[in-house]
Amino acid sequence: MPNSHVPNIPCADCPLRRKTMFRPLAEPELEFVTRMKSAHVGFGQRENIVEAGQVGAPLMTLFEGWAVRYRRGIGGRRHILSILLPGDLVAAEGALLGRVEHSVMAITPVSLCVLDGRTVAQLFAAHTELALALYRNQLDEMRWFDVEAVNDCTGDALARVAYVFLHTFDRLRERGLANGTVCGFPLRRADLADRVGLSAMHLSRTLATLKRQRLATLIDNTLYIPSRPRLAGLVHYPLPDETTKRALL
Amino acid sequence: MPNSHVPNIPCADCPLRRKTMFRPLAEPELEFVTRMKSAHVGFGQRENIVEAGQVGAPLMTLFEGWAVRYRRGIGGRRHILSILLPGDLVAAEGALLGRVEHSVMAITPVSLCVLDGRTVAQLFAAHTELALALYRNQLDEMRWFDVEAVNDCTGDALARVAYVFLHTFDRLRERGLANGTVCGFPLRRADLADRVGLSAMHLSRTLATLKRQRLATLIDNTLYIPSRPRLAGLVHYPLPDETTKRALL
DNA sequence: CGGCTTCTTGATCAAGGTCAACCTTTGTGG
DNA sequence: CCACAAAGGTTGACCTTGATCAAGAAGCCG
Repeated sequence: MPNSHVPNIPCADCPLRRKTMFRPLAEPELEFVTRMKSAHVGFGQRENIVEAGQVGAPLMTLFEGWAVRYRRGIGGRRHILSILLPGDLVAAEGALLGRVEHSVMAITPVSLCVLDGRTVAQLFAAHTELALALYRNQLDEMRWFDVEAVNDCTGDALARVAYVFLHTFDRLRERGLANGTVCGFPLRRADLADRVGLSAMHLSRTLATLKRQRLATLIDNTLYIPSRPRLAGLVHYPLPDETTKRALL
Repeated sequence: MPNSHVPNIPCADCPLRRKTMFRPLAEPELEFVTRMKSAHVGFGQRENIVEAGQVGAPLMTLFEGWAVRYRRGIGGRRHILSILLPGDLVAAEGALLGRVEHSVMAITPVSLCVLDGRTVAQLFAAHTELALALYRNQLDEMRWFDVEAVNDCTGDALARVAYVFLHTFDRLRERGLANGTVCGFPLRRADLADRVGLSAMHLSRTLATLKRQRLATLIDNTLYIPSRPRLAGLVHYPLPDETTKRALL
């Protein structure tokens, strides 16, 4: 269950906003977003933040920690659709389409900013630039889904794992959470398996291969990528787009 | 090469807009969209409408015919990301992120409305409701990508093909292009194979199985689905959402 | 009637799934 | 402090699904 006893940081002082990867907010935008924010909640490791099928799911921004977005598929098997990192919008689907069709689970302990989803329409009316940035976010995310689909359908197990490693590493680096060739990676083997669509056993073998070839090592919740270019050689991976900044609510 | 000799239908008389699946435009919105539209172009079967990597790709709406959105993956293999049907926005990525990373090819002869991509920002400023509807479109599309990823990762060849058949059939029905248990399906075997990520040979076998079990028959560019519920039993498929209407530019 | 391309079918092969045993760690109670 | 249990992770043996290769059918033009 959510734990609300978390210091409520005012949006103006939000350390996330300092990161250069996020589009800076104009003064009136910041004021609007501050009023939009209604609470700051925490969840423990492995707790569910959003439940699939929920109707009035609150709109949230992940503030700290890792989470995963997943659905149950054929035979009840879980598939992890994406990894959520600080700054990611959670359950936009719920606020705008009325219903979330996926679940979200905390991988590490997390905290999130709760936003009033009903004000999104007002946001679009009053802050056009920000609305446009949100739309761009969505298009950009779609593009990454494209890349993933291509790798899943034209590549093998190595390519799948390499894609998730690279994409996650890059996203962490943008957020200042990766250092040189190293980053945290708190997903368990079973989680990563469900993320890439492999069995846990075969994932284990694939990780062994990556380690043996010195392409990537996952040990003790830490990911080592000695040579990013070599790892990227396994997979169809676009040059990162440094120009488009992400909108942060 | 594009053929511009196509009758230019004024947006107000556009037969697509009549369909109940599309959100009706308010008078000022319609006026804006009409001004946005700069041309109406046609492409022949198998012609490329958009080329991956293109920088100034025009924003378009598919008016008539079928097209596919694809990328080349590992080993140059083509992967078809989605099937485009009348009313779908083409190359929004190009207009808003500056560059399209996918290609689009006409499956049948097609015609498209060309829109001035630079006016999207004005659209967001002047027509908030329409902008919000576009954002919803995007979220909805993402949701279908989720469903597909789940089927691809937790299901087998039958599930993959069943998903594409069902989703395409439903989209055609919304547009009044499917009749009872039958719809057109002009993709070749090789196209469908690239769409579902199977080899053409194995796809052939999978289609034979579907036909044998009277779940779906694809013959002569026509798809027969004798019992939609039975076909849907193969796959993780959500109840269609009748409430959210699609925005049409 | 060839000479295309598309589609199907059969035989073989490999990537990855499944089952089971085993090896760690971590945690718990005596 | 140790014994034991439980959960996560690895490894090996075997099997299934779908890829690959190769040969035919079946259209569809010229």
